Amino acid sequence: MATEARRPGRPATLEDVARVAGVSRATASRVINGLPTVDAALRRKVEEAITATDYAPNRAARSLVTRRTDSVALVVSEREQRHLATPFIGRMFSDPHFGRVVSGLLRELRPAGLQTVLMVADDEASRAQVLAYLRQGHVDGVVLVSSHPDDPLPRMLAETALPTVLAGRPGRAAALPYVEVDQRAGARLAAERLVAQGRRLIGTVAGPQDMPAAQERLDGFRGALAALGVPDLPWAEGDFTRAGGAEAMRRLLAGHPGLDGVFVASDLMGLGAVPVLLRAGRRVPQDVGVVGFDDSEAAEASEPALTTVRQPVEDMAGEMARLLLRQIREPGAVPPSVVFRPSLVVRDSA
Amino acid sequence: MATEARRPGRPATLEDVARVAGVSRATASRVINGLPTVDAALRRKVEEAITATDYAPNRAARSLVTRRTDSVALVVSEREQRHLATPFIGRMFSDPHFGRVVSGLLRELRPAGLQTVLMVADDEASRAQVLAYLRQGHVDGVVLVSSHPDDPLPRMLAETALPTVLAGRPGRAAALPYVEVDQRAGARLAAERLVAQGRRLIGTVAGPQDMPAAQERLDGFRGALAALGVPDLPWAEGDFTRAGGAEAMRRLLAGHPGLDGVFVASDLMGLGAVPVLLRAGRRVPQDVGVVGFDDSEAAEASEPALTTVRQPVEDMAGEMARLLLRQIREPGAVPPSVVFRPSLVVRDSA
DNA sequence: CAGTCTTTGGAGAGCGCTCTCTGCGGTTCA
DNA sequence: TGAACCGCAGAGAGCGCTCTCCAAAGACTG
Repeated sequence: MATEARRPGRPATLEDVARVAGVSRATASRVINGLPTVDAALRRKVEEAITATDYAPNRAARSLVTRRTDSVALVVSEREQRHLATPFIGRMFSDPHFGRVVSGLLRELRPAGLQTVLMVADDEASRAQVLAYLRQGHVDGVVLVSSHPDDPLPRMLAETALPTVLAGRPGRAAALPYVEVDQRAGARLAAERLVAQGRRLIGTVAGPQDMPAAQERLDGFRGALAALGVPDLPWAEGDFTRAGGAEAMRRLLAGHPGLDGVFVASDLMGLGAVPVLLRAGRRVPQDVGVVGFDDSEAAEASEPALTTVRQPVEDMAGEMARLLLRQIREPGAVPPSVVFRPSLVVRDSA
Repeated sequence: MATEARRPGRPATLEDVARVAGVSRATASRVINGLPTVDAALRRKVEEAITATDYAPNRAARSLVTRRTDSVALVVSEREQRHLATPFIGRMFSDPHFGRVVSGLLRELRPAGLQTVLMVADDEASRAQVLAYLRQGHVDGVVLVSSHPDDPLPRMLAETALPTVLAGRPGRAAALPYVEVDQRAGARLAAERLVAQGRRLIGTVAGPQDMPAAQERLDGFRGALAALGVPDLPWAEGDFTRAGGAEAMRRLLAGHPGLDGVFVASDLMGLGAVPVLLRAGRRVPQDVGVVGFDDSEAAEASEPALTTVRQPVEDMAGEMARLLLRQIREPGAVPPSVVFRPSLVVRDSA
């Protein structure tokens, strides 16, 4: 009935909805926010008016009064990389692992009506900027993905009392919940596999030993071997890149030409390590068995395909989202961290 | 002098700044927004007050009156994937290419003070939801990354008149600027390389022929070969995945066992194609030369490493950001699309 | 039937900001 | 000397929403 529904060119406001429905703004607001104290007939009228006017709430206005924003920040924290020739944002973005995290997060956040804002902290200035933004209350919560163990952000975020969840245990302890996979258990799976195949001189291409996850993988692997009665484990450190894996494998092989098994602490490093073995005349898996970690694309891309320890990345990211939602809904509550159980994916390399 | 600076627990407001500086709210606002009509002395006072109170503008309040949001949406549009066992958000996120796009975008958007909101449209419902969100004016602009040629989103976005930039030419024409690489020129580089090496029976592992980019690569390659006097080009279609590349390579090789060169329309497919050749007893590059496309991680991961056509993904993403900024700053202006020139990266496979 | 309680709807303040309008003091020009 | 103008600062409206407070109307009790 064209009650002069709304001004031209602008989206409908709550005022418009109320006028069309013939109620007050307050009542329209109640309907929109699902408050129970509205008569059924009026509720229907308002709902029709909403459809008629194609109304959607203005988030800025709502946010101004509720101090909620219905959005969370996904903060990617990387070590400064000034020295690199390419001045682009660090390697995490080009890591498929990151994409899987995003995917798992969105899957939970989207149905909850939360938008995800992407932020990067890769030097002192950007860290300060990100922190200022977060402190100012522009988001309801933070998911922090940090790639370096000496990152000060976890502690700084803990001080802000903003709901926060970390991807992986932080390098320096912080009073924030995190989600990770049981690294030691994963390493144990790898050890058991290699030993069950009768291998006895087993090496490790470990990750950077300043990262907790890398430490635990190495430590867990050695512990498991010892428990299985296989002593004296040689290892070499890589940097979680393909090239680094190849380099570490070369060193390992040079020192222990007779090895018949290798645990590589990431599939990407495995992608570098396997060709080194092949070029040195070792057949995989006949002469040397290789077990990776992550179950990433790289594991399937490897030739032969890597037997590997799987971490359920998307599920873990989903859990992070749920932990964050809980903190947002129950302010003050700090849910416990969650540790996922890894599994072994058997392919061709061991 | 502790002028009762601000209420406890809440961030400082413009009011607080004005009070501390001893000016009106309007003047403080002028300083913050860089208007020139402020006396230097007052300006300094206000700036000191800003530092003293640790003030940062409330975006919601600002956005409410300016109708700007200082944020843009990065919309990822994927074909519905209900049939997949894993109910997770599609493959684009786990594609390193996507990460490089994000990296290039943020590099431009961050200094411009724009936040980036990540959104996914992967079925009818989410598409409607995303569109409603965008229409409601929650962002100042949109970067659309679409993976399927029959995507209706470009046209729908064009109708909203919201500043928009597309990653790659849309399947169905739309009046929106896009950024892409000159696919034909890239294919020509590949053709020239293979022919220069004396290869004469050259096949193509093409991409999905319903995608414009894939069509143009195939078309450009055949055209270039024809121009070089190398006729009769066999080709097989893959789906831009590693497995698809392997499968297409098998078919190609079965039909043309004597081929001595292959143009693979993406590095990822190359990663699948090369092992097929090797297992069939062909040496790469001695017996068969292989040229890929993209210069992605996969090219380096391949064994031997792929000679490939490089597209400057990060630079292209940066250009997208700049085109978007221009539209935001000059409403109504629709800048022309930008086509980048590819280059050839010579490695070991050809 | 008066008095009390419960449900429901409306009025209106106020979130923090921008921006137009107004006004003041000083300069320039006829 | 008066008018016109300019640079600069303040007053105040209003962006769209939520939410508290209050009033009206009905339901129930003594």
